[in-house]
Amino acid sequence: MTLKSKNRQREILAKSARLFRKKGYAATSIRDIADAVGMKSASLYNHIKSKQEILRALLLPIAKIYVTSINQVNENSLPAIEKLEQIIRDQIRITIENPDAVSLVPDQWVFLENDDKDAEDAKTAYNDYIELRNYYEQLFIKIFQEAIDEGALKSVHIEIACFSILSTLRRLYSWYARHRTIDQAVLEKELIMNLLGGLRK
Amino acid sequence: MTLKSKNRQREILAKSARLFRKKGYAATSIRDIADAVGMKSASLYNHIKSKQEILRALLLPIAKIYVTSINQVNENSLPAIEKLEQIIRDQIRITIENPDAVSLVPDQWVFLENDDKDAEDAKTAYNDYIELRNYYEQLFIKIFQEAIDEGALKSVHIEIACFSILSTLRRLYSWYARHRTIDQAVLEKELIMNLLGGLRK
DNA sequence: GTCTATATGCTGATAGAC
DNA sequence: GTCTATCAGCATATAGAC
Repeated sequence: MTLKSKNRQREILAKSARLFRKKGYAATSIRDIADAVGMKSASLYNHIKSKQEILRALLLPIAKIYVTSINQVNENSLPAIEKLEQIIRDQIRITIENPDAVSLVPDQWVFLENDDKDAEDAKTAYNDYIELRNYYEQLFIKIFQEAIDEGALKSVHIEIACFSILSTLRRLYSWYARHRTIDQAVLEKELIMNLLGGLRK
Repeated sequence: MTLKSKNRQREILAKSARLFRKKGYAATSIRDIADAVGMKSASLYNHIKSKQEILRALLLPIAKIYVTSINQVNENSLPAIEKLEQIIRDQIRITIENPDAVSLVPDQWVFLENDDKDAEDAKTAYNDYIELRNYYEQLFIKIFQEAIDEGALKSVHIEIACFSILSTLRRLYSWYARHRTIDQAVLEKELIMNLLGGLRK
């Protein structure tokens, strides 16, 4: 595979992410993607196997970025409350670095398919994605519980608190698109206050 | 229009909302809806004019419910901070009462169309919806600003704080679906603490 | 690697029998 | 008010010329 074709693939993924973000996977056609890239839809298939493969190539890497990130934080020997603050900062950074891919995370995973005959190693894309998402959520909840146990956070309803924090972070891409000039450090400080401030002891 | 047909319409709207929630408007076919209701797709058109009309009949009423609700709160002569608490309680109640319709609010409005020739009074469905949403958001921000001016909240970054609060409330339907047995009063108390606690003076 | 042409199936919606 | 039959258009994807 040449460098040129790798670049072409990257361009197709980037344009697809933008289109999926705007209209969703189902409402975006292969022709829409081909138009955005500047070729006929048939030519796209010299670079990708299927529309489904594009979705997999966008969602699974971003899910792995999240998991790698939270794993690294968790391996540190910080107090749990500082781990939570670092996780929030990491999610902000990941969102700013990959806004289009991140935008697919809340809702587009439902279009991942398990039974794709073409891709031998992608037969369980849906299952794999769910597993990564659940791993992230469960580790987040575990660290949150530790922050309570260590006396940094009040004994709140954990599931409500974690849902509240994560649903804001998952939607950050949409707020950030309208406020791209904000200083990242300010965004971090404000969000940490918004999301954790009411729960501190 | 008979009572029976009104009930049939309500059933079609309810089943459509469930399907739109699960897969989105674009990925839900008229045949899917007909199957769920228990008739052939052609028969559906004795009850509805178009698929687009179903989306309008789901999204515009729920948007009006939100606006009516926040207007009523705003007309009271409460301190702004208490208005915010009441708005949160109202959003929780609206979500619990209309989970499927509420689930369409974050993302499905992009499929509303402005140029539907069939429906004389619905030519601007998309514009109308955006207007209702913007009205709600701007009034929410105004009340939030008042709560700061009245000394109840810290002088935070208003847009970040309002985005954070509203994105959690808009996603509540999805958390609630997995925790339907929770006591509503507990949910209200926890969410008010999560969403406003860190911002109080 | 891009194109034209095409296969096959699904889409929203309509016509007309009953 | 429900059905069968059908339409025109668009979907994903492939074949094969260049």
